[in-house]
Formats: sequence, C-alpha cells, structure tokens
Amino acid sequence: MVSVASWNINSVRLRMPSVARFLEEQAPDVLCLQEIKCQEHQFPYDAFRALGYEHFAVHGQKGYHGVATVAKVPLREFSRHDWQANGEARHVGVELTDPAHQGMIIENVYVPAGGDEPDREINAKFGQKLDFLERMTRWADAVDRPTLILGDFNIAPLESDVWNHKQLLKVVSHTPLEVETLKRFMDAHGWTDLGRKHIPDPERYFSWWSYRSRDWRVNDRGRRLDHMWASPELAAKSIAHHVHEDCRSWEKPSDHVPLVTEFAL
Amino acid sequence: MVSVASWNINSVRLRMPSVARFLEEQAPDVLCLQEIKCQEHQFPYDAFRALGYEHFAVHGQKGYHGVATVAKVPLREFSRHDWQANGEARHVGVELTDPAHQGMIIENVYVPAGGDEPDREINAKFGQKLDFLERMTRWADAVDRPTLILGDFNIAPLESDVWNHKQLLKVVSHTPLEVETLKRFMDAHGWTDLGRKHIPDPERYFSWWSYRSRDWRVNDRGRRLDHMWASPELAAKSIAHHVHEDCRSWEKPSDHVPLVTEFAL
DNA sequence: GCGATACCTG
DNA sequence: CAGGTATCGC
Repeated sequence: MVSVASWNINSVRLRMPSVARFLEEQAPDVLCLQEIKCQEHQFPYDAFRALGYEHFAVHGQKGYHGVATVAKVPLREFSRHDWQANGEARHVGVELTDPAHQGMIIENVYVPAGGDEPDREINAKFGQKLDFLERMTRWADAVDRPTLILGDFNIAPLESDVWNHKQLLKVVSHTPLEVETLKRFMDAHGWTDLGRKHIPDPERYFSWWSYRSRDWRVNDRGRRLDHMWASPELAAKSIAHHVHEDCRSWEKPSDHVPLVTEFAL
Repeated sequence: MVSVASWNINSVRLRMPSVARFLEEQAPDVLCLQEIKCQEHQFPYDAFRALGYEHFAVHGQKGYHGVATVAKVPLREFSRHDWQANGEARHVGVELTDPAHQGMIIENVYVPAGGDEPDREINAKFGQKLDFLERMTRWADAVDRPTLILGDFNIAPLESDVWNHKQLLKVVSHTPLEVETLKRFMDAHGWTDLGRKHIPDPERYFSWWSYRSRDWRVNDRGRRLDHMWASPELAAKSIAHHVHEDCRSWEKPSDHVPLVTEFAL
C-alpha cells in the first residue's frame, strides 16, 4: 500500500501550517507540491521532518513556480527536467526505493498557466503552455517504468471538469486546443486519468476555485486543473482517490485543494 | 480627571488588535495616534466605536504619516495644521468640549524623522525636520489656551533619553542641533516636559526601540522619541505618567510604546 | 526589521 | 484576491 498526494500550495512557506494539518490528518506516504515559490535553501525541511517526512526532492526557484516531493518512505531523485530549457522549475521526478514500492516513479509537474488570451499568435504564454505539453508528450513516449505523473496541469479537459463548459470554451484552461494537446499527451503513453477512474465523468469534480470570488462555495465556480495519471500497469492498482475540498475553507487557503490516490502494491 | 495617551502605532489598520487590547487594559479617555498610515476613509472607526471610543479627529494620508485622536469623551477638531504646506498629515488639534475638561486643547503631532545624515546641506529631510520645528515654534508663540502637545517628536533631547549618549551624538534624533531646535520650541511657550516631570532625568526613559535589533530587551538600545508637553497652567495638574513598555513585546508590535498622562481637572 | 507602495503572475 | 518581487521610508 502506498498513498500519494498532490497539492498546488501557492507558497509552501506561507502555507506550512496548512500543510502540517493536512499531513497530520491524512498522512499520505508521499506529498507532491507545486508552486512552492521558494528556492531550495528556503524550503522548510525541518518542519517536514518534524512531521515524519524525511525524504525530499526539491526543485525550487526564486519567487515563481517550484515543485517538491516529500515522503515518509525512501525515495531518490530520478529526474529533473527543464523541458523548455528556460530555467523554470516545473518538474521533479522521484523513484520510491523501498522494494515494497516496486520501483514506482512519481513525476511531479507544474504546467504553465498560459496567460489570459487563448491565442498563440498574440499571447506568448499560451504558446509556451502548448509547447510545454508537446515536449512532455515526446518525453512520455519513452516512459518505460511504472509511473504516476501528477500535478497542476492547468487544464480542465472534460465538460464536467468546469462549472460551466460553454462559458469557459474561450477561457484558458478549457479551450479545445488545450484539451486536444493534453489528449495527445495522454495517448503518447496510454495514461489513465485516475481522478476520472474513481469519480467518473460527468460527476462534478473540481480541484481549484479562484481567489477572486468572494465566497468560493456560493456559486461553486471551480475547475479540475490538478490531475494524477498512471501508466497502465499502475492504474490497475489504484484503489481509492480523494479530493480534499475542505482545505479550500481553511485559514489562508491555497486556491487549489489536495488530491490523494491509494495504490495496492 | 482625564487621561490622555500617545502612541506612534505604525499602521493603525495592521495594529488594531493591539490598540484594542491597550484600550481595554488602560482605558485612557483620549488616545492620540501617529503614523496611522491610512487615509481617513480607511480609518477603523467601527472598531473604535465598539470599544467605546466614539469621538474622532483624523488627519490621514495615503501610505505615510497621518495622525488621529480618538476619545471616549466629547471633542471637536480644533485645528489641522500643515505647517510646511507640503500636504503631509502630521498634525491634528482637538478641544475637549465637556465642561469638566475646561476647554483643554490636545495637539497631536508627528515630527518628520529627518533621514540618515544629520546635515541640512546634504540631506533635505534633515532640513525639513528642523524647518518643521521652527514653524511649530513660531506657532507655539501664540498658543493662549491650556494645551497639551504630544506625539512622536523624533528627538531624544537628554543624555538619559538614549541608551548611549556619546554614540548617538551624530545620529539623527539626538544631535545637538536638533536638541537646541527642540529647546527653542519648548521656550517659545514655556512647555513642561511631563515625561521628565514624572520620571526625572537621569532616570532611564525610552519610548522607542528599533525593529532592527533581534531582541529589543537584550541590549535595550532605546530612545525617548515620544513626548507629552503641557502649557504651564495644565502641567501643574498632571498627576501621573506611565510608559507602557510591555506593548513592545506584544505580537506584531509597533516600534514605539504608548505613554499615558493623567490630569486632575 | 517592518510598514507602505507599485508591478507581475496566477 | 493573493502570492511573489522591488524600492522607499522610518
């Protein structure tokens, strides 16, 4: 058995009290964080150690982005891609080294948000997002180990992944072009979308609610931007999946909530 | 009986919990704040009303400076000087209107800090500070009502007003030029320094400790920058004076602590 | 060190 | 709306 969590934390230093509460309450074996917004030397290692999480792979950066994978179980850093070679810290991969975990690979990814305008020509950030996915797709083609890829993909692919499909068709994160690009990434390896394996379409499933609405619960204008995808041999072993929506109501919340998947290894 | 407090609060909005605690514990009739760092429409009137302080004279400004006088007892705004006509909100005067208070005037002042270099020629801010005091001196010459002038004067005039006299002789706030200029202001009206009436020189008396020292208590590098001065007829009626040093140890403290004087009217 | 501001990003 | 950055002022 191994449980893996993913959470876009929007500053790990500011949010460490929430992270501690989550780890105390849910105790996943592995926690993958995105948008840690700090450099490696600023990462709160000691706070994690005090909670029993003593294994780390941190890919940090000053001010923006940054990902980290922390665990109660042994791991080794397996890869650290900079697919666009632009110095942005958007990926870290680990291998769980305990034999019980059968060499499971966990790829922690933070896909670029893509700016406001869904047009490659007039918005370079949108182009960067698509390019990032394309480079990840070429990489995924060669994945040959039991792999879980997860993180903030910044795309809500299904109609049921957003609070209003029609209204969001021209909003970055839900445009047909992004959805198709993400689909090609999925097909490149035959990933299984674990979220939708366990909470099937068209059931409501969101992982992010904007800070800009006064009360996120009132109109429930959420999107499913965070994902956990498994390679075929691993997908069959996922036995449970949880979306911790309550975290969105905690003090000083992240705009994302954590996802957790359990595997029977 | 009337008790009057003065406190450089360094952002009244951020510090409102401390202000509330102070008012609950000490309950002065009048509280004069400096460095409120907000505009009038941003002032937390309701929080004060909830504490029983329903009378206000607020002279605010965006981002910097700003003074406010709040009271449990009736007052009217008496004056609002901009002595240097530069738009900086550094003064508000009130008259206590209850007959029991005998028309007492309270002039709430925030003197410019004066920058780093104690030289009019190379540091305009130092010149501005001296000029401010000179203009206040000309004004004080004509004061003809029982007046309490108080606030952050940004000068520690006596040797015992600083943690190390010799070391601070060339540090803005304790230079001979500032001390002489402040002395001329004192003589222009014959003000009584109530702080030193009640806690006589050379007794230790500080009201400010820099944020920059790790633990303000360890080396106790304080200065007496805040003052309460009374015109002759009023000075005779001051019966007690307190420096609330403990506030410097509260959560998220101001770098100044409040002073309180009680008058037998 | 710790307020404020403005700007950038999500 | 809420993070980060930077600079300014005390």
